[in-house]
Amino acid sequence: TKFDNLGEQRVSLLDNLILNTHKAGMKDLDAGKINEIIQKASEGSLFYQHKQQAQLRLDAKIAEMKSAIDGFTTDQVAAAHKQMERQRMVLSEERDLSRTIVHIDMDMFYAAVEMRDNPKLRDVAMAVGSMSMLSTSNYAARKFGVRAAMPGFIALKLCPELVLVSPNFDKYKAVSKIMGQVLVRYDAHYVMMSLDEAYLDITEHMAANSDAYQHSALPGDTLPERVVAQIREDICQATQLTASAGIAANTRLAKVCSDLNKPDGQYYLPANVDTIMAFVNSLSIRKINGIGNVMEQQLGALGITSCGDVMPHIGLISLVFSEASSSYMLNISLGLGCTDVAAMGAGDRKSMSSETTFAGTSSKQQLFDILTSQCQQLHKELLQANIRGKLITIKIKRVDFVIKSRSLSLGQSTQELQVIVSVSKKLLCQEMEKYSQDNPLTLRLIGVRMSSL
DNA sequence: GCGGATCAC
DNA sequence: TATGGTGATCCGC
Repeated sequence: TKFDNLGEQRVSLLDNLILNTHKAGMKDLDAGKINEIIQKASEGSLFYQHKQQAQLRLDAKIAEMKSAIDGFTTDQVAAAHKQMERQRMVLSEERDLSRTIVHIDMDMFYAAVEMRDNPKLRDVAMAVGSMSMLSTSNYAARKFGVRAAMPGFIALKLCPELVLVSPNFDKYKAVSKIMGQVLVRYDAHYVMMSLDEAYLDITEHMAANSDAYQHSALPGDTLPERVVAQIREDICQATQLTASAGIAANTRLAKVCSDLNKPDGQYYLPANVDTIMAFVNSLSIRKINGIGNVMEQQLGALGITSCGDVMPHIGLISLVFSEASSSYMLNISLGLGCTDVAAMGAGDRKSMSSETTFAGTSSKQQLFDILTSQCQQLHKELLQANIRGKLITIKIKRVDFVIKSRSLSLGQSTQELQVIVSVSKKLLCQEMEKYSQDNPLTLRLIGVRMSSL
């Protein structure tokens, strides 16, 4: 509309004004500017409306939580606090500082691979993904606020010269495999958490090879630092890509540390209780794996933003959250984490699924076709992995972004296409029946999952 | 056991 | 024009 165009015009004038105040060559946007552009591109969309609804529900939940807190007596809180203090003592005494755990994280992985293989991409702002969704971006693009998990069309508003590259997963898998070939030399039980992240335990490697690192020219004053510098060097030699690393006494801390000197850097947190506690106390809880946007807001409402804030509030936490969550928070506040890398990769798969997003439609025929094709995809992968399952679940996302799932448990496990298709169709039909011709079920995503494998 | 929510990557 | 796909876990009911 005309108004929209005027809006765009205004933004771009303001934009130039801000740019002119910067030094020549400085084109990056400030946070407020970035938010304004994202806001403008989002507001009014069904996606944004759904997100706002979710935020309202969360706000209500937090308000409820606060009023529950007002209902607790100081005696109740004090008693809960004492109880948690006892658990803390037990956990604290079990602390294991004997292992040296490393978390390796490739820098802007997909983007780095594309830049490596195409020199034209090296000096420009670029991102890997599509107009709908970005997987990652390079640092030139990040200056403009272009980030992973951002839709490409919004990224282009932030950075009009952004180059979008489609992902080449086969290539990334090949690089990941090479990365594994390096890591296995340092720990035969290393575990890949994704294509670009891995944990390893270098305790044994250090014990067996300490002499070899004694006079090495590698950077780093300590043995762990030298070993990890060597690992990153090996990865760089093998892949032409840089990696960052964290070194600590457990996986939780190693993961946090790998983020501190990114890109192409490493951080060593010595295995010493005082050092660890000082580190953890000033650490933002949001940096901890498992604390996301929602938990951050809930904890924020209790006045908790750093891991050091946890213990003083642990009584309240135990009264407000589940036992599992309270125990988890206790572990976080102590800087405890998994010290058995091999155990992290040990578990069997628990589900397999296939889902896809498409232009919203309420045509039964179209929806059935999409569902059938997802069933075929799932069936194919079940065959490949030689897996059967008893529980079939369909997942649907309406055009208003509301997600629902419906499942049916079978008498016996199966991998047959016929069964998967008929069951999932039945589940979808049952859902369609809840809607009228006037207001039909209109979807933007359909998925099928097999579990109870 | 089911469905919704949350989280990581 | 346009906001992903896969897998895991937890919680309330």
